Amino acid sequence: MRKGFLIASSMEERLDTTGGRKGRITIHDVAAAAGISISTASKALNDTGRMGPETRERVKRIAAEIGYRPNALARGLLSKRSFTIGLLTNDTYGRFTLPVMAGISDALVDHGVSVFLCAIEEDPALGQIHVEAMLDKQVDGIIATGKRLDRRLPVDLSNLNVPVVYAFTEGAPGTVTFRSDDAQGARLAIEWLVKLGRKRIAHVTGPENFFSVRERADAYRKVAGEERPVLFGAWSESWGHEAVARMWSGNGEKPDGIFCGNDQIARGVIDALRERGIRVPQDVSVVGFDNWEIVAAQTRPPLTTVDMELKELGRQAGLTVLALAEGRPVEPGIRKLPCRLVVRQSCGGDTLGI
Amino acid sequence: MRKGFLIASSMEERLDTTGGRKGRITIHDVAAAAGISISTASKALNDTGRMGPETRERVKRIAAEIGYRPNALARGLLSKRSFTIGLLTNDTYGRFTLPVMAGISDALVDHGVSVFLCAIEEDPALGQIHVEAMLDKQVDGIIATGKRLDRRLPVDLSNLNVPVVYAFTEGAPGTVTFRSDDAQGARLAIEWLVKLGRKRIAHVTGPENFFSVRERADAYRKVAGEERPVLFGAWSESWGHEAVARMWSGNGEKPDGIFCGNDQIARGVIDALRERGIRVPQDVSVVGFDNWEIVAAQTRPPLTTVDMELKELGRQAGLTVLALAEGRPVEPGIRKLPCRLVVRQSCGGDTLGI
DNA sequence: GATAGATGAGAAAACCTTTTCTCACTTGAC
DNA sequence: GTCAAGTGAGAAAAGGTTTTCTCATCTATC
Repeated sequence: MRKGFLIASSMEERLDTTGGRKGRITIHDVAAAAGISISTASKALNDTGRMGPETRERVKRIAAEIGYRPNALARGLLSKRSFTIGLLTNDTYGRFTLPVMAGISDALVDHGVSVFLCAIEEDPALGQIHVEAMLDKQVDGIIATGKRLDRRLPVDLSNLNVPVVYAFTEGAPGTVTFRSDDAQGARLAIEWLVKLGRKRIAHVTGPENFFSVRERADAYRKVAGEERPVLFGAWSESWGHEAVARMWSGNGEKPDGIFCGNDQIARGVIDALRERGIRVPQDVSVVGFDNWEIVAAQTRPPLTTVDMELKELGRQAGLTVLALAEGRPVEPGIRKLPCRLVVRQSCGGDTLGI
Repeated sequence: MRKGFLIASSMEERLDTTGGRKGRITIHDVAAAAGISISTASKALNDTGRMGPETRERVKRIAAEIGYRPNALARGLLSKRSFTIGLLTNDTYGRFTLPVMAGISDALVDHGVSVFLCAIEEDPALGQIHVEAMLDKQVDGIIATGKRLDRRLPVDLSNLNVPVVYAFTEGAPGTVTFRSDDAQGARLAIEWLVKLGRKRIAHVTGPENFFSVRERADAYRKVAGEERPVLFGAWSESWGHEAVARMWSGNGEKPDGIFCGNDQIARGVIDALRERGIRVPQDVSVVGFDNWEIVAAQTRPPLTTVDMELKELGRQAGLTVLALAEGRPVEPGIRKLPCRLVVRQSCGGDTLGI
């Protein structure tokens, strides 16, 4: 190998980039440059202790000039706070985790807190490794998140001596859990269909063993009528196709509004309706669930759907774990966050002036 | 607020969970329990220094018994290694970042390295904040990743005095950059179509100002013939529809094989063909690009497509940044990783015994 | 002009590890 | 019986920061 073409991040190499300095700039350098002791420098920079205002300003100015940044490791060692939290997830596809993550990061970046992302799949051993690595690194707290409200992560987070907050996954009793209000979200969808004048509303949704499926179905029956049909199936487009085939094959009444359990099913339903020459939204209105942009926006017509506000959920989870880390009291329990209806064109109504 | 229902992670509260201990278990506790000095304890646990093998074993056993885990902050302060790296991305949707992330984490978790995920959108100020936060936390290295090969992240990573590796985004000269070999991927697709006996192959792809679009188009022309048509457009399903409409509207020859620039376009193309009564794969074979499971697998028929092996790309990027962090020499330059053809049913061939 | 109080700033300990240096003791050889 | 070499283990420093405690100086009061 030609030596000239190698990168090495050895100390000799770094000398060039840092202008001859040996390592990082420490508070010792600040103190030396200002001609004071390190304790005074520290107090000046942290706005603590007693000292003349002109000294304080001068130290701050010098610190800024030479580009001093405190070493978070040293600080954390003393303060027992690392300004770091861990995000544990089993949602490898990221459809639910990413918005949650974005919200957490968004809420915490101003507080100087960084986030470790740990994807643990369904592997308890991997989960254990990640949890231990995080604890070794003295995380101030952990947020556990998943892809399903009624499942736990395959890892034990009790007795951890750092605070744990659950987001979009089932939490342990006595802890804080954030989840979407699926019943309210379902009502939002149904009431929208009703408001648009739809009378024969059907519900095509996912597997009945999902908690959120049952909760949405219950809310649907309460608003649309207990006798209305609910079709349970898979979370897939092809189930949407099949459900339409089933509803339109018999002699029974044909729905004029369909509330779907997620956007993929809705997409399948809409495609199937079009293939049968049924117009959406003129003949039938369709509502989805999830507001998964990539599906909802590319559907023809674009999908009116329920957004679970996962980013907001992440934001609140982040602020809560921060509060716990700082010792502020937090009431345990399940917090249901309201969903929001995103109106596009699959129901009509956007052009009806409603 | 009812006091009994509050969570507080105060010290008093923690006492219960940790069995009366004041804080974390430190090496002092190990030394005390073993009746030795902390230096001996340290040397025993790290397999360094001189001591009797029975002492070493005894210390290890006691440490395990009382659940000692070394404080990574203290260790990092001394060793100047935090066993932490930062992942910077502007791909908020996560389609490209998540597989890369999974690969990085996968490669590094065995080495005890954790990953900070920093989503910076296109905001330079946010990027700067995240970079500074990471540097304060003494990350051993940074991996920059994006959603486009020919764009840089909106943040300056030169002169950082920690190693930087680029993955799926344009890197600075003199650094290591990992990217997919799009030309090879395109050849894989075209050659597969040719092998299946397709003679009139078209290429429907994304915007021409994307580097990877041009690279794939060039490779396509080299294999399929310089005169073959290339249709540039958007990265969307609707462009797939439109492209089919355009090709089938005129009197010109109709393709019997279509190589699409991504899976969404392919999905649009297939849907459009079906709407025209053209059978896939019997009449026309379609290949996609990206192997985006959620699209590729739900397409009817399921999509044969090119996988960029982003997880492997992430793995290599992770190992490389680790090597640099440890001072091992690494040759700079662009590393193109080969793509892989994933055969499903949209081309035929899987049932032709090829 | 002496003393109490206020004010500015530094010394040192603490956080938890790792590493180097030193010391005491044992063993073998002469 | 002395000396060299080898062996086991502890003391202390280092890493960068914050915090508490102490000290010295200055101002105001009687």
